[in-house]
Amino acid sequence: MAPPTKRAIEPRIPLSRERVLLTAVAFADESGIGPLSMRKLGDALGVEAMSLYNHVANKSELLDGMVDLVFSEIDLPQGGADWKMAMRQRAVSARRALSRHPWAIGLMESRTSPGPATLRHHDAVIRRLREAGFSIEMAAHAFSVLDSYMYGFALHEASLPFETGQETAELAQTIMARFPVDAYPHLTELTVEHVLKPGYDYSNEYEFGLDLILDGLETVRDTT
Amino acid sequence: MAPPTKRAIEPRIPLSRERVLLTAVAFADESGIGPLSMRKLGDALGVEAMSLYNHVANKSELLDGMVDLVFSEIDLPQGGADWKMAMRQRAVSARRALSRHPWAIGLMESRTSPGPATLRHHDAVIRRLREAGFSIEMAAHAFSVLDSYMYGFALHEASLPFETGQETAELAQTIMARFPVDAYPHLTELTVEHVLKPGYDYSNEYEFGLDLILDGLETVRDTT
DNA sequence: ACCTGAACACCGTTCAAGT
DNA sequence: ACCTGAACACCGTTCAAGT
Repeated sequence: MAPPTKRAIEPRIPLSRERVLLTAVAFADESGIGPLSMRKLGDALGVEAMSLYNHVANKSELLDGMVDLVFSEIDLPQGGADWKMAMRQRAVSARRALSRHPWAIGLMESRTSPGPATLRHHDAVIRRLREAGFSIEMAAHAFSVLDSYMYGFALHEASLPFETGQETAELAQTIMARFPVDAYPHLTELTVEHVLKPGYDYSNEYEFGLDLILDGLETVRDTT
Repeated sequence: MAPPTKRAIEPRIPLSRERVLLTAVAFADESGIGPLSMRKLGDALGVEAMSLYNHVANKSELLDGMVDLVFSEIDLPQGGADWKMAMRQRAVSARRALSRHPWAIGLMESRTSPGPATLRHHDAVIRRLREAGFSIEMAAHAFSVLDSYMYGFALHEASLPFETGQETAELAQTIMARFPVDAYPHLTELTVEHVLKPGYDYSNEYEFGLDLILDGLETVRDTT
């Protein structure tokens, strides 16, 4: 029953590595990384799964490319006077990119082959720190603590996916309901007295920690 | 050719949820989380894959149980005078547990159903912070920044798996060889002048960031 | 109560064959 | 040069059948 002239009617855009990667990222954003298979990605591109192997070596290289695409969305630190502001902006941009593509965080653990966008980003961060007067050693420290915090927060955020206060309350209920009341009194207190209060927004935690680290780096910058 | 009396000779230990989880963790430590399948886990236990479903509901619940087992290996913060020391010790213990079981980090992103060991650990951390004079709000801040840093560092460490200086050098060579010389001058400088120097140990970065955050928390503890 | 065999609807990847 | 069909060795999970 399928129209045999489909191909002629709908002249297909030729496949390319870029189109494969962009479609894979869109698929993972929509459905998660688990359901992403070579066959379904082929479907999404109107092609058989096997055709993909003309543009990526295998699934592992596909995942590497997807992660690098996410990195390319993160703003590079700006040049200019205030290094803390520059670091702050790229950290905020990184968090935004990682919450648009939460599957990328879990992938980073197993990826050991950074792409060009990833390396360019790292290079720009180190450059900006050196310009701001950090020694090589201190730049390495600063880079490590900032990146660990950024990724760790994104990881945390992805695993506690409450978009709204309503969802937060429901999730907390579901988790707590599986255990005796007051089995975890301090966790319960913090949840009830703080997290579930109307004004609470988990995003604010990000800024708190970020500023704490940046202030700490400033005071420690000239000690080595 | 298989001896038909095998079963009689080797009386099998009965399966249990605990034995399933412990074997799954050992398997993932050895071979990674990717190769862990219900069939291979069955093999490792001398049982058909389908028998596992009598002890865990499905693979997702198996993974939840594995993550909770890793949490149970992390030391709870000690009571007593020095809250910074208590937080420091549990952070060091957490990093050790996560580097024994690097697959656990990537798993946390997708797990939204914390187990009893996870909740007990979180409860103990919040309790210790409250005892040290942190307000509920400040305890939430402190918890967030410390945990983000810990997980983020572990994530970083898992994705840059250099056990020895030799391996570090080789990995750096391999990565850099794929790109033009001096495409990333500042990254290259930091790598050559610092990371590849004999005395370098990435572990030291952990302590630097940890102490920076703990000192920051101390100065900020009484502001709210 | 627990374990199994067969079956179903999936995977990643290869390879020879098509255009 | 790029795409495909068939095949191989895998997956998670169900279900009726065994003990």
